[in-house]
Amino acid sequence: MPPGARLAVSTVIFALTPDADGDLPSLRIPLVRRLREPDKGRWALPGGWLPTTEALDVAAARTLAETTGLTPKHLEQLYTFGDLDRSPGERVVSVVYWALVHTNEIAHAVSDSNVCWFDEDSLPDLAFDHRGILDYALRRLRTKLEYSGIAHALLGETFTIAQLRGVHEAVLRRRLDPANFRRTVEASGTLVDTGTRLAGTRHRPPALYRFDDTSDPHPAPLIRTQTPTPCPGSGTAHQEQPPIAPDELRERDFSTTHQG
Amino acid sequence: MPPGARLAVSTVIFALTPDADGDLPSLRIPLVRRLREPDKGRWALPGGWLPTTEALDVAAARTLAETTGLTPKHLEQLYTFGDLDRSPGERVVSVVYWALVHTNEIAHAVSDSNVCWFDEDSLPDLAFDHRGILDYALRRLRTKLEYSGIAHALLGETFTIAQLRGVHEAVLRRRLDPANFRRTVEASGTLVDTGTRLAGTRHRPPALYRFDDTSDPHPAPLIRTQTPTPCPGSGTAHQEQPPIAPDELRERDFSTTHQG
DNA sequence: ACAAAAGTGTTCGCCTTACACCCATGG
DNA sequence: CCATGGGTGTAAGGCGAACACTTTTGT
Repeated sequence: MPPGARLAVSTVIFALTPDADGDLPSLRIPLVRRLREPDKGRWALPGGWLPTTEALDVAAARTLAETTGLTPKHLEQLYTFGDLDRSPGERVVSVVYWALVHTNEIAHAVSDSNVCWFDEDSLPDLAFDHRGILDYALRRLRTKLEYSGIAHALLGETFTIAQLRGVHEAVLRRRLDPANFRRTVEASGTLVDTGTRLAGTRHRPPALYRFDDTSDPHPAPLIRTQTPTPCPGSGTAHQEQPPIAPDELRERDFSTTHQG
Repeated sequence: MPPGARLAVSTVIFALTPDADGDLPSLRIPLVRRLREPDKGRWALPGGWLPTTEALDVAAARTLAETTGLTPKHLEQLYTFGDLDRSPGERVVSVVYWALVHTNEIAHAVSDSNVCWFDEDSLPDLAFDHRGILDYALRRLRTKLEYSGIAHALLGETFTIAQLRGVHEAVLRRRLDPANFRRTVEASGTLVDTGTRLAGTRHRPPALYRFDDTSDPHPAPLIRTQTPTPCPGSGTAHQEQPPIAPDELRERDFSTTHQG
């Protein structure tokens, strides 16, 4: 029973451009430069090897904090990539997460010649298959934004509805009707009016809202255990049993691979 | 750099009850009995350790074929479970897939005292955290059925619209309007009329359809590579770089874990 | 007073849902 | 010719897109 492959954890991090005062924000992704072979010198997703005594999500949060200095507001498993030819010479399986960080968090981020923020549409050449992974994460972000209230995770604690709309417009890359957007998010019941208003605008001051996190519409699965049961109708045959491996759990996704 | 954890691959397999002639079919899941410690004697998801030279989905298909004798029509990554306390004594990370098999495939399945089919709502006690995983897979199956044409993967090559509706009704556990269901699936453009009809019914013979697999609405991500780029604006700091791991790709999902 | 964005009201059209009805075959 | 499910037609209701309109601030 060989270990099979080395296990790594990587994260695709999304943040917004520190808003250019009036202009629409855009998505930015921090990447780190590889200091070793293989693919030394190229840009890659932050990550690292999985320690024996660390949960997957914890490892993702730790490695991204170590490399970029960020603590994400939202962290979610993306997919596990395990093809044979991903890394030259060695078999590596990567459990990839994606994360959203607050705009004001970006200030605390590591600034370094080896850590760099790239705009969504001016990405450099990436190491390994990281470009495909990043594109996939972008698809997921866009898909999830349309049915889930995660946009707030890219803003600060409080925000205006217009700012929230700006996030949606930036991520979805299309204009949204202010009136309809307002009604939609108000109807979702996930926003709480703080009572305060944002001053300093050169027009009517907008209300500031806070996100209501007391209602997750996409709950994590629960674990439970019971007591053994016999096999109801059993035939007779021989069957060599490979070792069965245990599993864990987290949240919700979709992925497809056809196989005849 | 330790291996971190042992890597396993497991699969949640779904099939339909060989239809009870008129009655609504129901979901069945094959489980295997564990022949070793830990959790020896309990029922578990089919699976095995990941070999060094095998892709994840290939390993999933192989292990489920070896244990159950089945070749799934649909195979898709579910989630990767990697908590610390999943398996007593050893750290195991499991990449879990879920699969759909044709009704007629079930006949070829292994019949054994150690391989047993369980109805969706009469499941036994499961080993490790497999019960939570199974419930999660069920949630995903139900969610995906509503926006994706995967129901046919539980039937044979050809099927009537009523049979297809039966699958939806069984999985979603609610009645569907025959007229509206017909129009919906016909409008989706994924069905091809075979010209033949199903005989032997005690009423009007229904048309037999085939699934049109030439249009996947949920494409797999693509990989591409380019050429290096410099870091636009770079500050100055020191940064210890953990090894960055490469990643792979497949299809689409959603999962959530919050982290302050 | 004017500009500009916040916020409200209302209409239009589509799409889903519900259900009435005809069609074709076995008994 | 009747029962049964296959298959078609159609009207009602809900919901989102589009857009006119009012409100509130800064300059």
